[in-house]
Amino acid sequence: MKILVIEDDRDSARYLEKALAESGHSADIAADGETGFTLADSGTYDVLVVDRMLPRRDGLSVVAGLRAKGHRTPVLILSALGEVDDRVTGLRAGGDDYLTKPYAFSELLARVEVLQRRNGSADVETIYRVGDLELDRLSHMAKRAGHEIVLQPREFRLLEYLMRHAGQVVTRTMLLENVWEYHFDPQTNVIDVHVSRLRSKIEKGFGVPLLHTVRGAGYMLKVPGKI
Amino acid sequence: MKILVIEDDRDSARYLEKALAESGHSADIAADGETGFTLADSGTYDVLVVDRMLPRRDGLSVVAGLRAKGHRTPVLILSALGEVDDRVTGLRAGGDDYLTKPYAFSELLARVEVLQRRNGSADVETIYRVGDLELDRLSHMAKRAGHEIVLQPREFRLLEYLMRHAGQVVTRTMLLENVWEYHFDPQTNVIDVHVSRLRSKIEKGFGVPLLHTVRGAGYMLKVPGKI
DNA sequence: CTGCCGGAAATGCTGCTGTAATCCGCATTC
DNA sequence: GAATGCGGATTACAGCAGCATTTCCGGCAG
Repeated sequence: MKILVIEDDRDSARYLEKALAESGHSADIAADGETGFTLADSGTYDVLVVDRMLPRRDGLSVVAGLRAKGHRTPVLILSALGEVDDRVTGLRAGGDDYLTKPYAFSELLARVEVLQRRNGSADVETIYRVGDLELDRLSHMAKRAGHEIVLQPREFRLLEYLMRHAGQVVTRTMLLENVWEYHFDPQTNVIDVHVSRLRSKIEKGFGVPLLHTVRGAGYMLKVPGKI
Repeated sequence: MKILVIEDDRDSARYLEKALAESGHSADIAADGETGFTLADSGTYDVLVVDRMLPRRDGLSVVAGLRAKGHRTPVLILSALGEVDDRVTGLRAGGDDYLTKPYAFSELLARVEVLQRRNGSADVETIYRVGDLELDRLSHMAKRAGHEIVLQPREFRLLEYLMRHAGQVVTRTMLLENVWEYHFDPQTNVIDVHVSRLRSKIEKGFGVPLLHTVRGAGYMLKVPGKI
């Protein structure tokens, strides 16, 4: 699930980002209300987590602004204030749920997942499958034909990305941006190296290849025959 | 005390929320079984108050599901049905107490407070086992291959948490929240230190390792080969 | 005062990750 | 068909991130 966290406190933001990643979600951070609004406006997020007190633009104003523009993305509002009135104004502004600081991460996670489910979006898939290959996003373990495969962190991210985009061509640029978070060309062959390593783990000795090279374009993960 | 009320009738829910707040407790409301289950699963509540008849997921199913996942949070079941048989099935499902509607709020409050006081003393598993390692939750003693091991309080909580989640990856965030009750990143290596201490007690000299490091993800307690 | 537990910091070490060098194979050209 | 060039695959290696271990010290109980 893709989550936008609008929170100005650097430590809390990082903590949330890390914890959400550990739970199998991907989070983006916005450090002020204006930035958050712009990002949220792109409409690519499943859930927003919004702090009330923000620099440049108040959290409630961000939410109200989004609602006014017709956005329906569920919003969880974070606040240091615990009074009933605040809860009410938060929900009035268009928030879907409300959580007061300090909170336990597990509770935030639960609420975020409830919001997402209520929104009708697809379930949070923790296991990806392509052919006889599967990937458990929590344990970071892969399986091919029932055989357990241990992946290194970067290999895991690479495979995760490929599986999420199974059946479509994944370009080198996409990989650099999303797996390495490089926003430039490193001028090296990092990708080739890791694809090679990944192949030797998930393909060697398992008959049919799943990870195909598309010359001049990138890579594609798919079971042969199926689209 | 933190209480989760799973109740679909809006008026009753609001009434309970308000009344509990007046008695010095903080209550969260879930309007359907599914939402309630997810929230309760976060493990942040001291007591659950669960209506039997719920949309989307029956109250008893919620309780049974939680127990199956190892949750020990005390549950007070609410029901319009007063027959003895219902009482029995409610308690069988994992409820700790049973209250039939209509009820007096003072009675509900009393029962909730009793439950919280005797929290955990119910028919909870007192000994955890993983491979040849066992942990007695009453004496706080561990045993490996019949050998007694003395644990420090923090080590005990760490091992208890790991054993309760045996076979699944336990992230650093989970440990910080549930063993240390830190809701932020302490920026130190407390976890590493305690894992190291624990390892030297429960692994040193006992052949097969049970506590595994999952690079980039966390730790996992399991006997090799199984799942 | 004394002992002991728990957390912080210093230190050690393993093996993951990126770079670069080299090799391979396909396609295009003559 | 041979030559050439280009994109990709493989391999070796060194630096360093991330985890493990050790040491030290403050705080608290007895």
